Amino acid sequence: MGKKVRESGMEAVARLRAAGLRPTRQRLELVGLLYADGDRHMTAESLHEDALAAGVQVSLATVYNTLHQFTEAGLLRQVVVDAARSYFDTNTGDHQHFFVEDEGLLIDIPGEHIAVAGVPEPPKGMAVDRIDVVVRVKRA
Amino acid sequence: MGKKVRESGMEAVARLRAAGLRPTRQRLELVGLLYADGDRHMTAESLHEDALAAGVQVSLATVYNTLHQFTEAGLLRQVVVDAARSYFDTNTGDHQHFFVEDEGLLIDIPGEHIAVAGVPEPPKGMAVDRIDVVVRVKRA
DNA sequence: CTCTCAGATTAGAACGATTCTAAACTGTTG
DNA sequence: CAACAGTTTAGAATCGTTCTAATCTGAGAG
Repeated sequence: MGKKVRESGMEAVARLRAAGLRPTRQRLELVGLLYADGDRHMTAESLHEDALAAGVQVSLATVYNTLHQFTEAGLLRQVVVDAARSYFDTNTGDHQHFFVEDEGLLIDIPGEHIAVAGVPEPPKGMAVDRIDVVVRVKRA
Repeated sequence: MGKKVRESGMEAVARLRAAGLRPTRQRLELVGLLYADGDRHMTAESLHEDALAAGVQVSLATVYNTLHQFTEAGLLRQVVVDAARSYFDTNTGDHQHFFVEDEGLLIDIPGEHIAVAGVPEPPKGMAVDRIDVVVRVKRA
Protein backbone atom coordinates (compact mmCIF):
# COMPACT_ATOMS: atom_id res chain seq x y z
CA MET A 1 0.00 0.00 0.00
CA GLY A 2 1.64 3.22 -1.17
CA LYS A 3 1.98 6.33 0.90
CA LYS A 4 -0.89 8.72 0.54
CA VAL A 5 0.27 11.51 -1.72
CA ARG A 6 -2.90 13.49 -2.15
CA GLU A 7 -5.72 14.29 0.15
CA SER A 8 -9.06 12.98 -1.02
CA GLY A 9 -11.66 15.52 -2.03
CA MET A 10 -13.84 14.51 0.91
CA GLU A 11 -11.13 15.05 3.46
CA ALA A 12 -10.35 18.43 2.01
CA VAL A 13 -13.98 19.49 2.05
CA ALA A 14 -14.35 18.36 5.65
CA ARG A 15 -11.21 20.21 6.63
CA LEU A 16 -12.54 23.44 5.13
CA ARG A 17 -16.05 23.01 6.50
CA ALA A 18 -14.62 22.42 9.97
CA ALA A 19 -12.81 25.72 9.64
CA GLY A 20 -16.00 27.48 8.60
CA LEU A 21 -14.71 28.07 5.08
CA ARG A 22 -16.59 27.29 1.91
CA PRO A 23 -14.95 24.61 -0.14
CA THR A 24 -14.32 26.70 -3.23
CA ARG A 25 -12.32 25.48 -6.19
CA GLN A 26 -9.32 27.63 -5.22
CA ARG A 27 -9.27 26.56 -1.59
CA LEU A 28 -9.69 22.91 -2.48
CA GLU A 29 -6.85 23.04 -4.94
CA LEU A 30 -4.63 24.86 -2.47
CA VAL A 31 -5.41 22.29 0.20
CA GLY A 32 -4.46 19.68 -2.35
CA LEU A 33 -1.10 21.30 -2.90
CA LEU A 34 -0.45 21.99 0.76
CA TYR A 35 -1.08 18.57 2.16
CA ALA A 36 -0.07 16.54 -0.87
CA ASP A 37 3.12 15.17 0.56
CA GLY A 38 4.15 15.63 4.12
CA ASP A 39 5.14 18.79 5.91
CA ARG A 40 5.78 21.82 3.84
CA HIS A 41 7.13 25.34 4.29
CA MET A 42 6.24 28.18 1.99
CA THR A 43 5.85 31.89 1.47
CA ALA A 44 2.83 33.42 -0.24
CA GLU A 45 4.85 33.99 -3.37
CA SER A 46 6.29 30.50 -3.46
CA LEU A 47 2.89 28.88 -2.98
CA HIS A 48 1.46 31.07 -5.71
CA GLU A 49 4.23 30.01 -8.09
CA ASP A 50 3.76 26.37 -7.20
CA ALA A 51 0.05 26.69 -7.81
CA LEU A 52 0.52 28.23 -11.23
CA ALA A 53 3.17 25.65 -12.09
CA ALA A 54 0.69 22.93 -11.12
CA GLY A 55 -1.90 24.46 -13.38
CA VAL A 56 -3.96 25.73 -10.48
CA GLN A 57 -5.46 29.07 -11.40
CA VAL A 58 -5.54 31.33 -8.38
CA SER A 59 -4.63 34.95 -7.74
CA LEU A 60 -1.91 36.08 -5.38
CA ALA A 61 -4.55 37.93 -3.35
CA THR A 62 -6.42 34.68 -2.80
CA VAL A 63 -3.23 32.93 -1.79
CA TYR A 64 -2.69 35.59 0.86
CA ASN A 65 -6.30 35.38 1.99
CA THR A 66 -6.19 31.61 2.17
CA LEU A 67 -2.90 31.52 4.02
CA HIS A 68 -4.29 33.84 6.67
CA GLN A 69 -7.61 32.07 6.96
CA PHE A 70 -5.90 28.71 7.29
CA THR A 71 -3.55 30.10 9.89
CA GLU A 72 -6.44 31.51 11.88
CA ALA A 73 -8.22 28.17 11.59
CA GLY A 74 -5.17 26.38 12.94
CA LEU A 75 -4.46 24.55 9.69
CA LEU A 76 -1.19 26.41 9.25
CA ARG A 77 1.36 28.03 11.46
CA GLN A 78 3.13 31.25 10.65
CA VAL A 79 6.87 31.27 11.21
CA VAL A 80 8.77 34.53 11.71
CA VAL A 81 12.42 34.08 10.81
CA ASP A 82 13.04 36.65 8.15
CA ALA A 83 12.18 40.33 8.31
CA ALA A 84 11.66 40.39 4.56
CA ARG A 85 8.90 37.81 4.15
CA SER A 86 6.48 35.56 6.02
CA TYR A 87 6.76 31.81 6.07
CA PHE A 88 3.98 29.33 6.70
CA ASP A 89 4.25 25.74 7.86
CA THR A 90 1.76 22.92 7.36
CA ASN A 91 3.11 21.33 10.51
CA THR A 92 1.10 22.92 13.32
CA GLY A 93 2.35 20.61 16.04
CA ASP A 94 4.93 21.37 18.69
CA HIS A 95 8.24 21.84 16.90
CA GLN A 96 10.95 24.32 16.07
CA HIS A 97 13.13 25.20 13.07
CA PHE A 98 16.51 25.32 11.52
CA PHE A 99 16.73 28.31 9.20
CA VAL A 100 19.30 28.43 6.44
CA GLU A 101 19.56 32.18 5.99
CA ASP A 102 21.33 32.22 2.64
CA GLU A 103 18.77 29.99 1.03
CA GLY A 104 15.64 31.07 2.85
CA LEU A 105 15.15 27.42 3.75
CA LEU A 106 13.26 26.14 6.81
CA ILE A 107 13.77 22.69 8.27
CA ASP A 108 11.64 21.23 11.05
CA ILE A 109 13.07 20.16 14.39
CA PRO A 110 10.63 17.86 16.18
CA GLY A 111 9.35 19.28 19.43
CA GLU A 112 10.42 16.28 21.51
CA HIS A 113 14.04 17.01 20.62
CA ILE A 114 14.20 20.54 21.89
CA ALA A 115 13.81 21.77 25.43
CA VAL A 116 13.92 25.36 26.59
CA ALA A 117 14.65 25.74 30.28
CA GLY A 118 14.92 28.70 32.59
CA VAL A 119 12.37 31.05 31.04
CA PRO A 120 11.71 33.67 33.73
CA GLU A 121 8.27 34.79 34.83
CA PRO A 122 6.73 36.94 32.13
CA PRO A 123 6.18 40.59 33.06
CA LYS A 124 3.22 41.34 35.34
CA GLY A 125 -0.11 40.77 33.69
CA MET A 126 1.39 38.83 30.79
CA ALA A 127 1.10 35.17 29.93
CA VAL A 128 3.34 33.10 27.70
CA ASP A 129 1.66 32.49 24.38
CA ARG A 130 4.33 30.50 22.61
CA ILE A 131 8.06 29.94 22.63
CA ASP A 132 9.77 30.02 19.26
CA VAL A 133 13.27 28.68 18.78
CA VAL A 134 15.13 29.40 15.56
CA VAL A 135 18.46 27.70 15.00
CA ARG A 136 20.15 29.80 12.32
CA VAL A 137 22.64 27.79 10.32
CA LYS A 138 25.15 28.70 7.65
CA ARG A 139 27.04 26.78 5.06
CA ALA A 140 30.14 25.73 6.99
CA MET B 1 28.90 59.26 41.79
CA GLY B 2 25.92 59.17 39.40
CA LYS B 3 25.36 56.53 36.79
CA LYS B 4 26.88 57.37 33.47
CA VAL B 5 24.10 58.61 31.24
CA ARG B 6 25.99 59.64 28.15
CA GLU B 7 28.97 58.29 26.38
CA SER B 8 31.90 60.68 26.20
CA GLY B 9 32.86 61.98 22.80
CA MET B 10 36.16 60.16 22.96
CA GLU B 11 34.59 56.81 23.63
CA ALA B 12 32.15 57.26 20.79
CA VAL B 13 34.89 58.23 18.36
CA ALA B 14 36.93 55.21 19.38
CA ARG B 15 33.94 52.96 19.00
CA LEU B 16 33.35 54.17 15.45
CA ARG B 17 37.01 54.12 14.48
CA ALA B 18 37.26 50.54 15.68
CA ALA B 19 34.38 49.68 13.39
CA GLY B 20 36.06 51.34 10.44
CA LEU B 21 33.48 54.09 10.33
CA ARG B 22 34.23 57.79 10.14
CA PRO B 23 33.04 59.65 13.20
CA THR B 24 30.60 61.96 11.45
CA ARG B 25 28.25 64.26 13.24
CA GLN B 26 25.26 62.01 12.54
CA ARG B 27 26.92 58.83 13.69
CA LEU B 28 28.29 60.43 16.82
CA GLU B 29 24.90 61.77 17.75
CA LEU B 30 23.25 58.42 17.08
CA VAL B 31 25.84 56.64 19.21
CA GLY B 32 25.04 59.18 21.88
CA LEU B 33 21.36 58.32 21.75
CA LEU B 34 21.89 54.57 21.49
CA TYR B 35 24.19 54.09 24.43
CA ALA B 36 22.94 56.93 26.59
CA ASP B 37 21.22 54.81 29.18
CA GLY B 38 21.48 51.07 29.29
CA ASP B 39 20.13 48.52 26.85
CA ARG B 40 17.73 49.70 24.25
CA HIS B 41 15.47 48.24 21.60
CA MET B 42 14.35 50.16 18.55
CA THR B 43 13.15 50.14 14.98
CA ALA B 44 14.56 52.42 12.31
CA GLU B 45 11.47 54.60 12.50
CA SER B 46 11.48 54.82 16.28
CA LEU B 47 15.16 55.75 16.41
CA HIS B 48 14.59 58.37 13.75
CA GLU B 49 11.73 59.87 15.74
CA ASP B 50 13.77 59.84 18.93
CA ALA B 51 16.62 61.53 17.12
CA LEU B 52 14.40 64.29 15.80
CA ALA B 53 12.77 64.69 19.20
CA ALA B 54 16.22 65.07 20.72
CA GLY B 55 17.06 67.73 18.21
CA VAL B 56 19.43 65.49 16.29
CA GLN B 57 19.16 66.26 12.61
CA VAL B 58 19.50 63.09 10.60
CA SER B 59 17.64 61.56 7.67
CA LEU B 60 15.77 58.28 7.81
CA ALA B 61 18.09 56.91 5.13
CA THR B 62 21.07 57.59 7.35
CA VAL B 63 19.37 55.92 10.28
CA TYR B 64 18.91 52.80 8.16
CA ASN B 65 22.50 52.96 6.93
CA THR B 66 23.83 53.43 10.42
CA LEU B 67 21.74 50.66 11.91
CA HIS B 68 23.06 48.24 9.30
CA GLN B 69 26.66 49.37 9.60
CA PHE B 70 26.50 49.10 13.38
CA THR B 71 24.96 45.67 13.13
CA GLU B 72 27.66 44.53 10.75
CA ALA B 73 30.28 45.97 13.08
CA GLY B 74 28.82 44.04 16.00
CA LEU B 75 27.69 47.16 17.85
CA LEU B 76 24.05 46.18 17.46
CA ARG B 77 22.12 43.00 17.08
CA GLN B 78 19.14 42.61 14.79
CA VAL B 79 16.15 40.85 16.30
CA VAL B 80 13.58 39.18 14.06
CA VAL B 81 10.26 38.87 15.86
CA ASP B 82 7.80 40.68 13.67
CA ALA B 83 7.27 40.19 9.98
CA ALA B 84 6.30 43.81 9.59
CA ARG B 85 9.40 45.57 10.86
CA SER B 86 13.01 45.07 12.01
CA TYR B 87 14.12 45.55 15.57
CA PHE B 88 17.64 46.34 16.77
CA ASP B 89 19.13 45.80 20.20
CA THR B 90 22.08 47.58 21.77
CA ASN B 91 22.69 44.50 23.89
CA THR B 92 24.88 42.30 21.73
CA GLY B 93 25.68 39.79 24.45
CA ASP B 94 24.20 36.34 24.88
CA HIS B 95 20.53 36.81 25.68
CA GLN B 96 17.01 36.22 24.43
CA HIS B 97 13.69 38.11 24.39
CA PHE B 98 10.17 38.36 25.55
CA PHE B 99 8.06 39.90 22.81
CA VAL B 100 4.74 41.55 23.63
CA GLU B 101 3.03 41.23 20.27
CA ASP B 102 0.23 43.70 20.84
CA GLU B 103 2.60 46.45 21.85
CA GLY B 104 5.60 45.65 19.67
CA LEU B 105 7.63 45.64 22.87
CA LEU B 106 10.86 43.68 23.38
CA ILE B 107 12.22 42.75 26.81
CA ASP B 108 15.60 41.15 27.39
CA ILE B 109 16.02 37.79 29.05
CA PRO B 110 19.61 37.38 30.27
CA GLY B 111 21.45 34.56 28.55
CA GLU B 112 22.35 32.80 31.78
CA HIS B 113 18.69 32.26 32.52
CA ILE B 114 17.78 30.41 29.37
CA ALA B 115 19.08 27.06 28.21
CA VAL B 116 18.17 25.33 24.98
CA ALA B 117 18.85 21.62 25.04
CA GLY B 118 18.47 18.90 22.46
CA VAL B 119 19.26 20.79 19.28
CA PRO B 120 19.97 18.10 16.70
CA GLU B 121 22.99 18.09 14.39
CA PRO B 122 22.51 20.73 11.72
CA PRO B 123 22.10 19.43 8.18
CA LYS B 124 25.28 18.23 6.41
CA GLY B 125 27.63 21.02 5.56
CA MET B 126 25.88 23.50 7.86
CA ALA B 127 27.05 25.01 11.11
CA VAL B 128 24.97 26.65 13.80
CA ASP B 129 25.32 30.40 13.61
CA ARG B 130 23.03 31.45 16.42
CA ILE B 131 20.06 30.22 18.38
CA ASP B 132 17.25 32.70 18.86
CA VAL B 133 14.54 32.17 21.43
CA VAL B 134 11.46 34.38 21.38
CA VAL B 135 8.98 34.06 24.23
CA ARG B 136 5.80 35.56 22.86
CA VAL B 137 3.60 36.93 25.63
CA LYS B 138 0.12 38.38 25.71
CA ARG B 139 -1.80 40.46 28.13
CA ALA B 140 -3.36 37.81 30.36
C1' DC C 1 -33.75 23.13 -11.12
C1' DT C 2 -33.50 28.11 -10.55
C1' DC C 3 -33.23 32.18 -7.69
C1' DT C 4 -30.86 34.70 -4.46
C1' DC C 5 -27.33 36.51 -1.78
C1' DA C 6 -23.61 36.13 1.58
C1' DG C 7 -19.29 34.73 0.98
C1' DA C 8 -15.24 34.36 -2.19
C1' DT C 9 -12.21 35.75 -5.88
C1' DT C 10 -9.78 39.03 -8.50
C1' DA C 11 -7.04 42.82 -10.92
C1' DG C 12 -5.12 46.54 -9.85
C1' DA C 13 -4.43 50.39 -6.76
C1' DA C 14 -2.59 51.53 -2.38
C1' DC C 15 0.41 50.96 1.44
C1' DG C 16 4.36 50.80 4.70
C1' DA C 17 8.93 49.43 5.44
C1' DT C 18 13.12 49.43 3.34
C1' DT C 19 16.59 50.21 -0.32
C1' DC C 20 18.43 52.73 -4.07
C1' DT C 21 20.09 56.77 -6.74
C1' DA C 22 22.73 60.39 -7.85
C1' DA C 23 23.92 64.80 -6.28
C1' DA C 24 25.76 67.58 -2.54
C1' DC C 25 28.68 67.57 1.46
C1' DT C 26 32.57 66.58 4.81
C1' DG C 27 36.41 64.08 7.27
C1' DT C 28 41.04 63.01 6.52
C1' DT C 29 45.38 62.90 4.52
C1' DG C 30 49.18 64.86 2.17
C1' DC D 1 44.12 73.99 2.04
C1' DA D 2 43.51 70.78 -2.01
C1' DA D 3 41.61 66.63 -3.24
C1' DC D 4 39.16 62.61 -2.85
C1' DA D 5 36.97 58.76 -0.67
C1' DG D 6 33.52 58.19 2.38
C1' DT D 7 28.97 60.04 3.96
C1' DT D 8 24.55 62.13 3.92
C1' DT D 9 20.31 63.15 1.86
C1' DA D 10 15.70 63.87 -0.57
C1' DG D 11 13.10 61.67 -3.26
C1' DA D 12 12.23 57.90 -6.35
C1' DA D 13 11.92 53.09 -6.58
C1' DT D 14 11.11 48.46 -4.88
C1' DC D 15 9.15 44.72 -2.39
C1' DG D 16 5.98 42.14 0.19
C1' DT D 17 1.52 42.64 1.66
C1' DT D 18 -3.19 44.62 2.17
C1' DC D 19 -7.11 46.96 0.43
C1' DT D 20 -10.90 48.16 -2.84
C1' DA D 21 -14.61 47.66 -5.57
C1' DA D 22 -16.40 44.90 -9.05
C1' DT D 23 -17.50 40.32 -10.42
C1' DC D 24 -18.42 35.61 -9.50
C1' DT D 25 -20.07 31.34 -7.12
C1' DG D 26 -21.62 27.89 -3.58
C1' DA D 27 -25.55 26.45 -1.23
C1' DG D 28 -30.02 26.88 0.81
C1' DA D 29 -34.98 28.22 -0.31
C1' DG D 30 -38.68 27.59 -3.06
